[in-house]
Amino acid sequence: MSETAPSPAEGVKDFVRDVIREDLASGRVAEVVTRFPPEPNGYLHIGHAKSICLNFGIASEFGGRCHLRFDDTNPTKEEIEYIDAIQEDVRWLGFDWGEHLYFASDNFDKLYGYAVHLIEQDKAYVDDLSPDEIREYRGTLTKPGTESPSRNRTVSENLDLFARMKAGEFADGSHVLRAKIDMASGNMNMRDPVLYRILNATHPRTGDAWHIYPTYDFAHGQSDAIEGITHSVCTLEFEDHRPLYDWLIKNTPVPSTPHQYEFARLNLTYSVLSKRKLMQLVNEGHVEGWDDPRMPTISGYRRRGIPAAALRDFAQRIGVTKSDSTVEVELLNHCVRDHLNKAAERRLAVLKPLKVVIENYPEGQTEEIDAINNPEDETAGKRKVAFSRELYIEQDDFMEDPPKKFFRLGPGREVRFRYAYFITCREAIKDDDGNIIELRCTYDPETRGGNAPDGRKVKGTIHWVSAAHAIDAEINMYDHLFNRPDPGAEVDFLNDINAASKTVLTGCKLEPSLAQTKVGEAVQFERQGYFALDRTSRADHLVYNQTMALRDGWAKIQAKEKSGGK
RNA sequence: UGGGGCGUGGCCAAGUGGUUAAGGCGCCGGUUUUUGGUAUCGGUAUUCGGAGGUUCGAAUCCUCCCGCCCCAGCCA
Repeated sequence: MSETAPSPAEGVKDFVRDVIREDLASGRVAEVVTRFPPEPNGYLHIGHAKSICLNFGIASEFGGRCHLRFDDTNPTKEEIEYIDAIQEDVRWLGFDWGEHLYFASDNFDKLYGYAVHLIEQDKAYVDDLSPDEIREYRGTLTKPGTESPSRNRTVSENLDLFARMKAGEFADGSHVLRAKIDMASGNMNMRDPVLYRILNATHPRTGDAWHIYPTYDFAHGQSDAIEGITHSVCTLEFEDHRPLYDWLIKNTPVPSTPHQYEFARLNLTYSVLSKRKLMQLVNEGHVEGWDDPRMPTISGYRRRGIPAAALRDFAQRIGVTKSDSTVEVELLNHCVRDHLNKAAERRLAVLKPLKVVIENYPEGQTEEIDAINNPEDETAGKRKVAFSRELYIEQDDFMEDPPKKFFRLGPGREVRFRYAYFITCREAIKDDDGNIIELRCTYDPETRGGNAPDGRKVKGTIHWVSAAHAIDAEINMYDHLFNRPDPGAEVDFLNDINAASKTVLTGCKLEPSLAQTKVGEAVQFERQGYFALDRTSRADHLVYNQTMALRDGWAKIQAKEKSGGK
């Protein structure tokens, strides 16, 4: 578990909180009770994080509580694995439901009782139409439906049939319990919606105790009422269900009167955020699991090294409204960098090594140089890094024929090796194919620490690592999982998968302290980005995941020159 | 005339009849800098989907129109 989310976020304002303030002020409610109601049929993603932050955030801001309730009404799709993963993710995000962990399945007896009550009031009936027939009878968007022949069964007949459904006398799909509302309603949800269906399946929690299971519409609102939820916040697609939600609350002897409010679900560029699609990515092996660092899942972000605080900050910045919106992933990236810049310790690491020999540096000599752990946080202190005659620098930090604005190393150029010395390149050594394989350089002993006593300046500072002291690692570099901001907009989303979303770098050279960082906790590799040790990493085979690259001004300059620029 | 929603800069999003139309992200430019990072300064909507109307005054009220999203699972 990570740290707990800090309570009252000041000045958070949106239409849901407006409603709550009014309800509190008018006395409609005495306390605020919300809930986060996942169905355990997949892993949580960042869209859920938005909802979690909203529901738990509201509870803490208004001194109320937020329940974690599993909407486990469909045993054919739900699994214990998901129940466990979801709890871990919510906790990691920094939220605590205390004693208030619930399952819709805990209410199965009560729900059955409510159903019987509806039948007794002649507000529900058992229908024996087949699924296909029910669809036909339902009509279309523009044509009213037709009443089922079963609609006028007597109460006692319905009671008997429903009891037998419960007893397991019938096959899946043979009967269904429906609310008796209005087959001509413009709202399809009111055309005698199904309340119970027969499912001869084993439920993760109730096992084989039941043969009938309540539908979402019947279980959700009634569970809200049973738990005393005051504000049931869900996404826009349930707006049409609100009349049914209210109808069921009104016609059922529930202990409280919750109200439903709807907000827009999150869409993120370069991502898919639907459980069905995420499930497909996992099942078809397009990614390496639900927690693949490229996945927009909570567990994926965690594995990538993204801090929970960044996700919470993101959720707050995007706001809560009723308008469909697609947030640019750059905002998420900004939140991640913003948090990591302040929190992550700095280290020196070379991703694509190029050997450097300091010709005038004594062979066999090593010195310990002070390096600052985090310039944004003095309490992080300093550490020693070893400097010696043979080093590695980044291949990208040398150019044989550098353009004007290139501030790094080139033949005859002098740069600063971070925290160490001014280094001048004397010669680039190539192999038979013309590839540069080594740089011969000299250092200025007077510049130890990185400053010249004569006041001479240098344009660039580059990172390095001592060859003899460096440890090897494999590093996973990540890019968008999809090639376009709106995957699936033109063809199936799988065709938009970015084949280069993952690049494995081997033989990376890290400063020795990087042998033992905490799994999932990002550190900054100076000038490169943030990286976190992967859970599969072992002492003899280190594996780091790129969490997020640093903003790269040089890359921008290059892109500009290449495109239209001069 | 099926029902339900939504339209404020490239992306989010405040705004609820009188403000120079907040803020963030992004982008552009400057400064600082031992991370081309960070920080910092400045620029980035004469205009709120469109057209009418009400009003001394409208993004905010009215009318009509246009566009987009959701609903015909015994999924949630």
